[in-house]
Amino acid sequence: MDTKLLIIETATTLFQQKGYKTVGLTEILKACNVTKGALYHHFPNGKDELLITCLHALKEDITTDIKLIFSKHSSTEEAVISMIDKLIRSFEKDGTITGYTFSSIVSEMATMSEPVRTACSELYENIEQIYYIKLSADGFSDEKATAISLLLTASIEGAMMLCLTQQSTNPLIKISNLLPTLLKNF
Amino acid sequence: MDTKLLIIETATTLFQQKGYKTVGLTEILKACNVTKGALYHHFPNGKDELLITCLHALKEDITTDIKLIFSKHSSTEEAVISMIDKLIRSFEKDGTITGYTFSSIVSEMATMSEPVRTACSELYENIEQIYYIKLSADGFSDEKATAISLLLTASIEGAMMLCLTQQSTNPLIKISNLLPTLLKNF
DNA sequence: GTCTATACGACGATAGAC
DNA sequence: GTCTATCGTCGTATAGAC
Repeated sequence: MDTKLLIIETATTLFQQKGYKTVGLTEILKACNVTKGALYHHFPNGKDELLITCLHALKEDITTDIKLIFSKHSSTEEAVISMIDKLIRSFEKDGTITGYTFSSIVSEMATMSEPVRTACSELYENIEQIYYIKLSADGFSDEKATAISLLLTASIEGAMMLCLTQQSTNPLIKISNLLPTLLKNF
Repeated sequence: MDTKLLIIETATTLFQQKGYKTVGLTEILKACNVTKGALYHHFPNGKDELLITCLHALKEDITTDIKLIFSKHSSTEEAVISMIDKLIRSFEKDGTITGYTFSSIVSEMATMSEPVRTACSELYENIEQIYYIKLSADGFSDEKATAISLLLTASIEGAMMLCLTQQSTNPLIKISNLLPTLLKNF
């Protein structure tokens, strides 16, 4: 039962970094010292099933992680800044994205597999809702809170894409610096 | 010489929709009724070379297309709204993204191939600069124009990702509706 | 539950006729 | 410049011993 978790964690990271098709089963198994036999025992339906499992695990992890950050800060602004800061540090550490994103999987699989699309959609929804709740607590109207939480989700996701292409944390840093102006003038 | 262009156009669309690894050469060739022999005559280095060529062509196409839109509108706000509108209509038409994005390729290849990363980076840079110039013309300060153009690029790219997962044009529509507030209060 | 060996298909790429 | 036929490799998945 411990091997199953090991496989999931390793595969999740690799899928996030390189996408679904690019990462081979052999690559995953080599990375965590597990053999084919063990993998197909835990995931009888193979790679597809593994990806879905990874996405659901990722959803839980990210959601609880962001919730924790948001519970530690009094305002949305502080919470988001702290969240982006964590993304930046993670990016600086290993040069790739393993944080609160899964764009590689979305863009590659969203139009191909319905279960994958649904899992990704639920994850974004969770994140947006965490923003929304905090924004409401900050005193924003329903309409404004909805708008801002979408803008936050989209711009952070887009900024990570830009960081990836520029091989730099600059886009995320700039978005983070923009937050005060953005929230105050809305 | 006409076949070369046909291959590039077909491959570009497919790469945008499904990513690099997912799309096979056979799939591309079947889609435009060309054979392997012809392909390897025009692209001796195979799939890699084809992708790079596609990205450069895409860069030119997108840049000139956006420039045209921006030349037709007097303000950044109008131009961006018109641009997003085009994206929305394209998405509604065929359910996938073939517009001013290439996130599938970025997230899959940015960390794997340096030439691909560079090509994508240049494309984003072009787009951002078009925004910047128009914003400056609108009267925004250098600092503000830089900040807003990044925010626009990131949030539009992120919104397309959300459209893809939600199978809906809502995120792009909402971002578009937000623009007036966003630009006026900066 | 985990291992090795192997089947089978798809992919990118090449060769050589036309 | 375009075609068909074919090669080698690597992918996922399976079979069966332990």
